[in-house]
Amino acid sequence: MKPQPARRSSPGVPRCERCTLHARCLPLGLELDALHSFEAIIQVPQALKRGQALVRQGEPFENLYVVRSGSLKQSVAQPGQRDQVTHFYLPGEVVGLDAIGEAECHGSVVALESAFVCELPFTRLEDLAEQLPELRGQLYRCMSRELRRDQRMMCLLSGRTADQRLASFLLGLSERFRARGFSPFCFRLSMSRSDIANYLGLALETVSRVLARFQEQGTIAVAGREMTLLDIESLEGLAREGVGLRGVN
Amino acid sequence: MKPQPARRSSPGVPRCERCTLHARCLPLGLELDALHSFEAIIQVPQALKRGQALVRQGEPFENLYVVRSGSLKQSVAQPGQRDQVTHFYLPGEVVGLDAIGEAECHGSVVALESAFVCELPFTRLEDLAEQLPELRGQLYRCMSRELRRDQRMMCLLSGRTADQRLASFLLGLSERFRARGFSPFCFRLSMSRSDIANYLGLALETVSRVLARFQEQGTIAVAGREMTLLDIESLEGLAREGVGLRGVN
DNA sequence: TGGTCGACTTGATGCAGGTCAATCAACGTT
DNA sequence: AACGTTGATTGACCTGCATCAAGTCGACCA
Repeated sequence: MKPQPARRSSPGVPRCERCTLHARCLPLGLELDALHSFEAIIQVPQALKRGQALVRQGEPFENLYVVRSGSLKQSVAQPGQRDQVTHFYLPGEVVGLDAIGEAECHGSVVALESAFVCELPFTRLEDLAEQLPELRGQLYRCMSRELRRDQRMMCLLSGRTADQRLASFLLGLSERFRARGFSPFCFRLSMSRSDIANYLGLALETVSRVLARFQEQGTIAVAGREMTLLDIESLEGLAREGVGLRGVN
Repeated sequence: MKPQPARRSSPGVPRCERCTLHARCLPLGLELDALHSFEAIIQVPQALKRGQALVRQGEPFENLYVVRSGSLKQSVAQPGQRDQVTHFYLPGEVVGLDAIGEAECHGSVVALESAFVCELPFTRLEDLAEQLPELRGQLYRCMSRELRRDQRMMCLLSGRTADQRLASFLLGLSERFRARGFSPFCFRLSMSRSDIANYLGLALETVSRVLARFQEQGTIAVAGREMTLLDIESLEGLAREGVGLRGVN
């Protein structure tokens, strides 16, 4: 696996400037010197195999991670309940923001496929942020963006139909792929039906059925984990669809 | 800015040291000088009447607010959908974290009853945070706490029964009241059934029915908006209750 | 004193989607 | 080739809760 010699020597430590995610990653907007200081605190990237855990719930919180390639899921285990999948992380997204200021990681994060992540020791990041207002801003922005994402998710889970949830989910993925330069129409689902179901608060059979229905309506074409969005328009219609729970007050 | 001259006069500008929320508020852990600098950026507290809006969705984002007394709700309006209540804010909680880094406020916040809030212009807060690591830390911590809270909410909305949602909701409120020095057993719901229903992703009739059932089981006593938790144990049992959606994989 | 409004409760009904169960396809593994 | 395993699909059934609808209880006003 790679030539990867010493510890943090050259081949491993990434040059952010060259990274394809440059435009969507944490150090976005940093000056050149700042960028170099930033690069200096990045640990050698970790390679993860499918199913391998990046962080385990309850471990002491020490690092943030940025996904370079591949994808991961976060899930939290609650007392007597089944686990809940809370996030899927795609390249450029930051893992661990929800543990800042806590002693321990509050969810487990595992790779859904082979993945690389950049490791950022949080204390060093914090020190650096002390000197770099831009970096601070980026951190705030990331967290606040995640807050908004979670709220959108809450809206989704709160009284949307299975169709709406799936449609939104697919559109959301599509959008994220587009933003990263991949095709927004045709992609591979790295997560299982069961992960999707859990994430969306549905039974996995329902996910299967709804996808099948979408398919026979000609909205999507799905074969296993290969997904093609044929008719974005109508997907958006499905996602909106003002039925749901009774009106206002 | 010590003896506090002109600007917007004395009675308003709060002394954090004397504030009863001191121990749970943003400036927690600041040194005395730091605290004074912090106080200096607080605008004169706003008084809100029931139903009055503190921020409106889409307005330019400029301030964070800390609730001093009373309570508020945040709701976001989406395209063709009914509004979704995303938060209830109690004294000591910070309004607006989810808009940081955005141009506009992404939800409306209105008072559920007479309320006071401290206004913190965000740019000044940011400048101050540049010099006060403690304050920075507090900001991070607040945001990250909110992230965790949202995630807990997502878990709640994702495949918990109406009973579990209500039970968790009541316990959550109870906990927050306790933390603020109020009775955790007996409190007034400042929000309507419809707000609760919307927040929990239920129909308001369901809320009504479940509360009635809890009452006849002797778990709570509820009369209009006066709520008494009679049997916390059994509420916790209800909140846990491992039924829900099918198990793991 | 009655009228109207808003917040809440209660009853009856139907359906979306959860649950149980069987089957199948794609893999390794031996 | 036979086997187990894991993920996905599909069918049949049943229940929790949304929905529709009516009724109650104040509070406020004329």
